Amino acid sequence: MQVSGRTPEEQLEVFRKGAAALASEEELLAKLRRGKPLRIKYGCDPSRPDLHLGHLVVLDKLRALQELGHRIIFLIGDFTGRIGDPTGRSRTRPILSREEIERNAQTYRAQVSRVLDVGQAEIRFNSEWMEQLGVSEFIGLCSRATVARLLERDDFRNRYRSGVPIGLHEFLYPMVQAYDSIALEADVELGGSDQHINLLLAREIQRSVGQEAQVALTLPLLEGTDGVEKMSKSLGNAVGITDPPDEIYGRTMSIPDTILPRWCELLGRPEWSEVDALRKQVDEGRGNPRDLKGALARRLVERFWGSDAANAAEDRFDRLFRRHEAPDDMPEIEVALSGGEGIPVVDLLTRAEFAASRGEGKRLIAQGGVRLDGKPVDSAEAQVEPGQYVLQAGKRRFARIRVREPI
RNA sequence: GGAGAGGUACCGAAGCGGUCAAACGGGACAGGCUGUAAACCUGUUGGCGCAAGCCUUCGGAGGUUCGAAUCCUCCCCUCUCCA
Repeated sequence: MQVSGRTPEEQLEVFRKGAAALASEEELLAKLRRGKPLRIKYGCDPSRPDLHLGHLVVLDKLRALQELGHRIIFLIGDFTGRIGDPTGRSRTRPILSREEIERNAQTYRAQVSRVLDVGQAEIRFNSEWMEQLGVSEFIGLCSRATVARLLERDDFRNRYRSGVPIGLHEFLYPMVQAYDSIALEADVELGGSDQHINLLLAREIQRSVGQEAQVALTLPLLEGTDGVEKMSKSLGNAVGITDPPDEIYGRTMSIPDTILPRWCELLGRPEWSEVDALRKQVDEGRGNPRDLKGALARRLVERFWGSDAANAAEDRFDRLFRRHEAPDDMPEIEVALSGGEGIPVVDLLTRAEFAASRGEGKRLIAQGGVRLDGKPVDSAEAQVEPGQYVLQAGKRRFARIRVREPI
């Protein structure tokens, strides 16, 4: 396989564009000059197969590198996944069975294929070599790293300082990761900037066993919809690439204006000229950030669902949130009267799952957040007779309710 | 192994015998405003009940007391220092 006609220097530019760190350019250039496709490793966590926009930053880079003719290797950390990770931030990380990992890997593959050519990529599992590795050999490998070095990682350092427990196995994971690079003979490894230390550590370990060090390429971490924390499913600030169009559109619209430039920077694509134009206007203080946000949201939906879906998502959003009108499609719920002359509105709220308990439903009503056919419900004791109604809770939850006569 | 500090609601964190369904902050939800599900302001935030009230909750299990998140015993878990 031949690498595309680009010169090593031109290729370097592709690697470098938008990167948070690249260690080191000289080594990368040397590798590129050999003219052979590079083996580019990217590690994935099999316990979280749902990809979000934060992953997209890295995946887009992988795609660009793949288009240069390099070999992308997805490493699924099934071995690590089976050990589990009961401490620290990811305390809910489950211990996965073989079947679950296999299933997650499939999900993962399907999602990745929306961004790049999976057929051209290599998918590997680290149990392949980790299960062969003996304890003595692994401990020997560990002797090549130091605790101080591991503590350089932000996450560890902060937890150590603030007294949050760090499991010993968490210290071992970077070593496993390093060994993965050795086993795969990785030329380059990609990751988010939180992975920087790990990728550098792998370089040292590779060298210590006489292997050429991988180039460590990290990309900025995208902040989530809260505008502060990095995007992560467990923080609830993520926009998934398989989320429904309305979700992608709406969640994007909810990001604070302050990180809008950042999102444009990290998620934007050259062909999104109208986004660039609006961004320029906003930068100059002329445009309305709302419009820029809308344009970006539209493009993101379009990217994963096509332009029809993007139009529909935009329409729905404008209708619901700008003009405060009811959507034309809403869940339908049928309720049978159980006797008596009517059914309390509070019960409709719980039936529609707009309130988790009757108490919550009453609070909603008391706050003026409940409407029936557009008219505010003013009493917690309000009842409804058989018929059809549109029930609304808050600004955006709607349901069509059909109350039937008792049988 | 020794010494000390802790484990509280979705999260962080106060409370240290009754007035505690538990301050405060974040999150979430609702209302207002708006340029938007942004920002800002206001409110709500265990369950059942129209209500009075009842039930469940402060790491776990027992105990003391009219009464326990608060006191005692044992257990589990975490952190810090020393070895």
